[in-house]
Amino acid sequence: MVTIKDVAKATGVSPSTVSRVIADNPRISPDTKKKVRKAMKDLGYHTNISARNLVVKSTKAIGVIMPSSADKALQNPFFPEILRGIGSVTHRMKYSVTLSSGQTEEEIYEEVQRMVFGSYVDGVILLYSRLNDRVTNFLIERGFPFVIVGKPYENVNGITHVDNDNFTAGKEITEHLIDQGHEKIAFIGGSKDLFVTIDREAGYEAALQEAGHEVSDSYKIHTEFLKSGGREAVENLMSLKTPPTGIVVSDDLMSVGVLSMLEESGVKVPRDVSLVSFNNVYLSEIILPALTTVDIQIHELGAQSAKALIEKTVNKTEPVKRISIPYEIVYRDSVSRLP
Amino acid sequence: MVTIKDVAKATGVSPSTVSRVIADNPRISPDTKKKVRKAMKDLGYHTNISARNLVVKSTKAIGVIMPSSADKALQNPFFPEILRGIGSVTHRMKYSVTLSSGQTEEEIYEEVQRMVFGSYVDGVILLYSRLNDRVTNFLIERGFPFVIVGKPYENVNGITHVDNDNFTAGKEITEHLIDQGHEKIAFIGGSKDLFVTIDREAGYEAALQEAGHEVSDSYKIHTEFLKSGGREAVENLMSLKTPPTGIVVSDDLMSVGVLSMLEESGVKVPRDVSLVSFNNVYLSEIILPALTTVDIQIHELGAQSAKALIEKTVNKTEPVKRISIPYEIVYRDSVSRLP
DNA sequence: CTGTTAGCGCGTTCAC
DNA sequence: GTGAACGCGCTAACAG
Repeated sequence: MVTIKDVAKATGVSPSTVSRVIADNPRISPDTKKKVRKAMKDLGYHTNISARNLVVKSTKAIGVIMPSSADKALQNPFFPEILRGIGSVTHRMKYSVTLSSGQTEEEIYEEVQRMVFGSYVDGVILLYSRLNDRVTNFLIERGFPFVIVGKPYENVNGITHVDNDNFTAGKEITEHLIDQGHEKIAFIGGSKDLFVTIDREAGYEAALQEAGHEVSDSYKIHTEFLKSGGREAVENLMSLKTPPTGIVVSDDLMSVGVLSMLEESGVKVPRDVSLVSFNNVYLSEIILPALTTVDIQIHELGAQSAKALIEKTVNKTEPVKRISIPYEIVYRDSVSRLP
Repeated sequence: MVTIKDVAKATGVSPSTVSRVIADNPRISPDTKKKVRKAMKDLGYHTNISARNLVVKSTKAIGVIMPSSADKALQNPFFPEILRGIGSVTHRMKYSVTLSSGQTEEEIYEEVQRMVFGSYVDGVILLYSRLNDRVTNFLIERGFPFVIVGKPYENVNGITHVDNDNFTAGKEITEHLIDQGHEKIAFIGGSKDLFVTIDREAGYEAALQEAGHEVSDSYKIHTEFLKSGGREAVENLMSLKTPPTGIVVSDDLMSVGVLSMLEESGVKVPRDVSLVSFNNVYLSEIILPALTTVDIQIHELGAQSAKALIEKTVNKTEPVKRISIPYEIVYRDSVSRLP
């Protein structure tokens, strides 16, 4: 391994000078810079990150914490996409990304501990938000920089997070259904202790109420991830005395499941029932019918969270921020107009 | 930050003793161990990873390199799953995972350089395999430990990689179609410079030939990822004088696209045409019809690659390995028996 | 503008 | 069984 000393020796300067040209210190003469740079290239010098980290007490690395695999959501294309969003800014800023690898809540907690205590990373992005989460509490206690993608459960004004306005998005997409003449509209969401679900559902209800349409409990179903359980729920829903003509589903992937169940029961989308959902994942475009869905700009969600985090790590006094990423409804073929 | 010295002072021993109990050195008396450990806990000591890395010249970290986003495949649920597989062993071994964040081939190349030269990681997992890849060549030149998930393009016997036997898998799944009475079988695959595609396709052809069925070029279509271009291709396929009654698709996600196009053209699966594919991603289970597909055990692919890599990093003389992960066909509802 | 010195936190001789 | 001393590669004063 070629070190700063080697370069120094080869150039006939001192190690600190070499260090300075690496930092592009303005007080170094252009000549020596040139010389040193040449030597670095010739010798194949590359700065040793551990050594630097040790002294500057910073790692230029951020940790990204995925939800525990209890949240089966991992199969959701949401994650690769948000990772890419994060990557787009970390790469630009020459930061690196350390991914959590724990599967259970406990494992993740330990991992985050190592990350912060061991000085693995300068800050952390939480890709989930759970009530009473040990990790979150830990981070707060330690005053360690972190941002949440989504809405924090507690201390909303004290935790910088980046999110969509899921309430309004839910309202708007429901209104679209209403505009198309639908009155009987159902909601199918994931676990109701996820804020996304709660917010989107609240928006759905608001739209209904504003329009003066009934919001009935039998129209709202929550199901982990669509398998056996979800199937019954959907069947029940459609065999109500007055089945819905429109459904708001909280997530594209879930929509795929709902779609299958619906078709299986002989109801066609959008002929018999209209469907809208959220995320605008690639999938929603290639499925039949293509989904009308709200594009929440996952990539941007990731990018902004990384940006906010990095700002926080370089400037600890950076104020808490609530960043809202605009969404946009993309209209496709899963909705039909009612007479 | 509480260091080894602090613990030493608090315990009345020397720093080196503390270091030894951390390493669980057997020549330390149980008593002092106990004492020191208590102090560590009390003071909240955590070993500083940078400092340790600096001296031991190892990072206990591995880099995971995703394909450039030119390979639009990133939306594929394959990636989160393989990441989880990798995570399952890195976590157990207390390794950490650094994710590449570059988007273009060039960016990724630079990134890998930093990773290896800067001693960010001990080894690297390549989640793709491209012909004449700079990254691969670089890694080889430097003699840096790495493993490929998939089949290397060159030097197959010189690069440890973990893969499925895609040829046989392709053959077997095609044979399943044949067993069900199909003779006219088409193949739809992704880019034909991906080895997965090549191998699976070869298997498909082999099955056909062995069964004495025609393998026609007009039955083989390659399309990046199914959008406009793919649509036409599928339409052409189905409007051949003798359209296929069965289709082998190289990937579940792609199957979803094919399925849509088929239905759009009024052909029903599996009534009019049978469909099989690969990967057994969660999606293939919730779609209608549920896909008959070969489960390639993505999670295991990830886990084994991490395991192999770690072994390589701890023991540089570890021999090159070709690890083949068994696959298994899971039979669902996308195939019908021909009379 | 540049060199010298010191020290980041840890592991590892080599003594005792 | 334990301590003292040194060095990993780098940056940051402090000189000059």
